[in-house]
Amino acid sequence: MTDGPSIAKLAQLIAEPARAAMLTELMSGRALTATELANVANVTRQTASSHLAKLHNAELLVLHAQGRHKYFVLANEEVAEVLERLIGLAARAGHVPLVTGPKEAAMRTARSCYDHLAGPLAVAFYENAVQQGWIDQQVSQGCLSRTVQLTEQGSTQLQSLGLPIDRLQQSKRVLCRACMDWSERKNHMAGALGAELLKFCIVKQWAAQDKGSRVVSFNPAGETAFRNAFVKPCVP
Amino acid sequence: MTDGPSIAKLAQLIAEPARAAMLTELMSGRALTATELANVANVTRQTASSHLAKLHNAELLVLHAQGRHKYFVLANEEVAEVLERLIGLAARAGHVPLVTGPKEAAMRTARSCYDHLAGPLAVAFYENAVQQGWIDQQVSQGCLSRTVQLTEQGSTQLQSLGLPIDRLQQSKRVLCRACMDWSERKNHMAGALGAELLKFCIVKQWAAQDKGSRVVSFNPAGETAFRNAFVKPCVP
DNA sequence: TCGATGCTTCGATGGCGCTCGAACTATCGG
DNA sequence: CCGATAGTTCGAGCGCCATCGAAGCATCGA
Repeated sequence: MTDGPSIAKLAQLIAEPARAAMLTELMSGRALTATELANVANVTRQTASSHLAKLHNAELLVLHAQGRHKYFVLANEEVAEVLERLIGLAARAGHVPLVTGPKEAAMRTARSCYDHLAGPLAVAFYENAVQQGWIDQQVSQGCLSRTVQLTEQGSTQLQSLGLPIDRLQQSKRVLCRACMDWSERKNHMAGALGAELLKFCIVKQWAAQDKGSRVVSFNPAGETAFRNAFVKPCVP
Repeated sequence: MTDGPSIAKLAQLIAEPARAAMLTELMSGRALTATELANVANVTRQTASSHLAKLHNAELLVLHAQGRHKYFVLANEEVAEVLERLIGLAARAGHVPLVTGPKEAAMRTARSCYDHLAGPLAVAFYENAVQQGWIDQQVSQGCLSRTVQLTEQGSTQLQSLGLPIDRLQQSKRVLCRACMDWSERKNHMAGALGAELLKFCIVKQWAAQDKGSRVVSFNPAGETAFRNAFVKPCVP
């Protein structure tokens, strides 16, 4: 009698228009902040917060907590598949993919994030590190851990490229930390290593830090050098 | 702004517990009546009626209207797939497949339905007729038409088996009509042809009609003869 | 023609949950 | 340390919709 038809509860989570809009938007695979999702759904931040809590509770979303930001992503492929099917079945009605385009076009190329490097180059560095097996990401209870392990191989490689890994490991600061990139919506490298990477680029005169803003300007030669050193797969 | 996120409306239809129970039950592929579905969902008939109207309106269900009965079936594979995925995703919770087992075990084998034959044999006849291309079923706007076309081939075959098709075609009554079988939940043959088929079985002394009840008793030889004549695929 | 059965429509009731304002906490950046 | 920004919590308002009783319609079967 009082058996909970769980399918109903699940559908109920999707059924609410605001949540449906958020989920549909997240189908892009990008990580979006609570405020952005609030805009997508045309509700206030506090309403969105409640919706997101429910979706996260039901494990439909995974949360990247990051300082004062909270980035949300679809939890897994299964969730995406259900949404995919649902969208397909609803094809006859006018399904409008809401545009949440980033409004700020400046500062997009390269910048400092707190004390480390952010932007496409920084993301490329992080992705390459994952691909090369330099670092290990860890997941715990639906939340991606921000703390990341530097592997033996990664340590060796980066040391040989000129980064003082040994010294960094002696500091109290966490060595590697995944940081959600604002413009790319993917992780880049933070922590002691991330900070050192930025310093490294400045010292090598690959880039210069703009005073009074967070813009970091790479010169052409510097960008090439950075790619050659840390993002080899992107260069022929 | 006022763009209807159709995915939400669709999910909303599934989200209501009573409707979810009905849909889950219909995943079996069987056709169920409004009252049965009301029982499945533990709601009154009038509530179920409203739910079913919504599901049918949204084209999630197809309706076989049949006299005072209304049989509902899932509209198509897509709907079933969405439900399938949803059930899969909700796997962690206790999804209890409600039992709507037919409570009446008697009268199951063979009986008259109005003036024609019903039961497994009648269903087998109908299915064979479809398979052999004797009849054509038609669909119009989400509702399966009860009226069925007898093909040239079907006419010839049945005539050769001893049924007076020519004579039946002259009567005012619809020749072929699909009728939802109560126990099998599949179609059997009604209309002038269906009535003639029953008469035919009685005249041939394959079966006898019970006075005062709708039971039709086939004798062993009669059943074999019926199968040989009209359901060949079932006999080696 | 008449009762029984299956289903629908209508109207009133009630509750769940979405919504937002206001106040609060936490982090960032200077 | 201070202002700005991101997000949360709380409480009150309110609208939508599921629900059922009662009445009505259609069909069946005798």
